[in-house]
Amino acid sequence: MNETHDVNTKDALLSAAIEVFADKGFDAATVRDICGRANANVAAINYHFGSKDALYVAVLEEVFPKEDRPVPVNAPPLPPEQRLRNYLRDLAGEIYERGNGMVVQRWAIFLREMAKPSHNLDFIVRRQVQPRANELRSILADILGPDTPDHVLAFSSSNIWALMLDHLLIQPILERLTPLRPDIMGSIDEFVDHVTKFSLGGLNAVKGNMKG
Amino acid sequence: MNETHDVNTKDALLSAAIEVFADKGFDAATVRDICGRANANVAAINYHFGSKDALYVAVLEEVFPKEDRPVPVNAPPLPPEQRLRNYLRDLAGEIYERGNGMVVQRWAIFLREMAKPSHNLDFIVRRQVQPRANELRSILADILGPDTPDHVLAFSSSNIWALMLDHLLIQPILERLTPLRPDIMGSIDEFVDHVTKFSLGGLNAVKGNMKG
DNA sequence: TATTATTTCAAACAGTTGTTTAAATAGATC
DNA sequence: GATCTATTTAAACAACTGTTTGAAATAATA
Repeated sequence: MNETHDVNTKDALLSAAIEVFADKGFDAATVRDICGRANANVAAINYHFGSKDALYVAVLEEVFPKEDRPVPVNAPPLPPEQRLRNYLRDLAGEIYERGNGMVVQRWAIFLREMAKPSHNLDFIVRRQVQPRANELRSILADILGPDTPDHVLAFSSSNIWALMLDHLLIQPILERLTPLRPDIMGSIDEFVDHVTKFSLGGLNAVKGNMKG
Repeated sequence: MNETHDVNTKDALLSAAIEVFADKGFDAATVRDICGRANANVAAINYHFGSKDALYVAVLEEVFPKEDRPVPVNAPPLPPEQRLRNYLRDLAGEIYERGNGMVVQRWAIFLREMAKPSHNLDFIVRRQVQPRANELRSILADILGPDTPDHVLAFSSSNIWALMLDHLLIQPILERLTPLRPDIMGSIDEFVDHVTKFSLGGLNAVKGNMKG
């Protein structure tokens, strides 16, 4: 079976910690659970990382890597509507697509930090949200025009983010509202298509409002 | 000073519990903290409620009362666009308006349960979300027309909910993105106006898509 | 007032938490 | 093989958790 070719204990701890933190949240996660899954001693975390908090920081560093955004092929030569569609397609794929490495855990941790912000949320925002938010803002600025009031831009920007995070957040509720609802994951394209249309329609309505 | 005119210990515990549960979440809240704020003994919770879990249930019962929705004055004689605006105005007022009793704590608890669902989320959904979701769904059905595919209706419905819950969820992130952002609470009308326009525009775009 | 029932209280309980300790083991270097 | 460093281990630690206990204090009833 070639089981666990005597892998580094530190790495095993990190992997286990990612799982447990994403699954239970920081507070509910116990060092004994993590060490158990890593086949390590209870003292292993404090030896290799110093503390549970430091381990969490290491997990965040791993889950939200530094240079995440690739080269910007989605650049201004393209029409802004097309760029918005690409942007949403990328984001949706990352959030909802299966088999994306530790992406599922990434967004689980992200959601937890949003609901109960700790001082670590600063780090996550800087690593994960900031660059994406800037890109979206520039796209929206192109769509809405140069003389768009700042608060309209801000509202619209977070509106579209909300549309994307929608299912991530509302899923447990939808399950309880209409239990037999079809799974979004099976039709991400349909979801992206819907959100893109909805967003462009909304943006145009807001744009028209400004002129009037 | 006429301090705490010897109020019922049970009531004091309930009030304190609402605060603490909303502030810290169920797990992080401690019975000693709650009893301390209520000027009661540590054993008071177990005497008056039976357990910490039972106290939490009592809190939910208090925070999400049974007959919350008033008489439906927002009925079909009105044009659906107007009904949508009224609906959003009501919802926004309840979520974001200050001085609304324990509404702030209500949504804090709601948010926590969404991020980390417990078996109590069923109760909250039944009490708080279900009737509102039904009302929105009927409004959207009128706007989008009778031959709207079910999944489009479902998507749109949760889209609009996402737009409303937006600031509730994203607030800690926005604070870290652009720290000097003006507070939404000061201009709820503006926010509602924006969301209404954005929603109607989005709905029309989705509607147009169906025909094409 | 005497006798109940209800409520409060300090103390202790058993369990879990993250962390520390000191000894045992393994690996490397000479 | 001996010496030194790095790692692992079982056990214990102190602090905290929700809960229980049994005796006081209070209120209600007769």
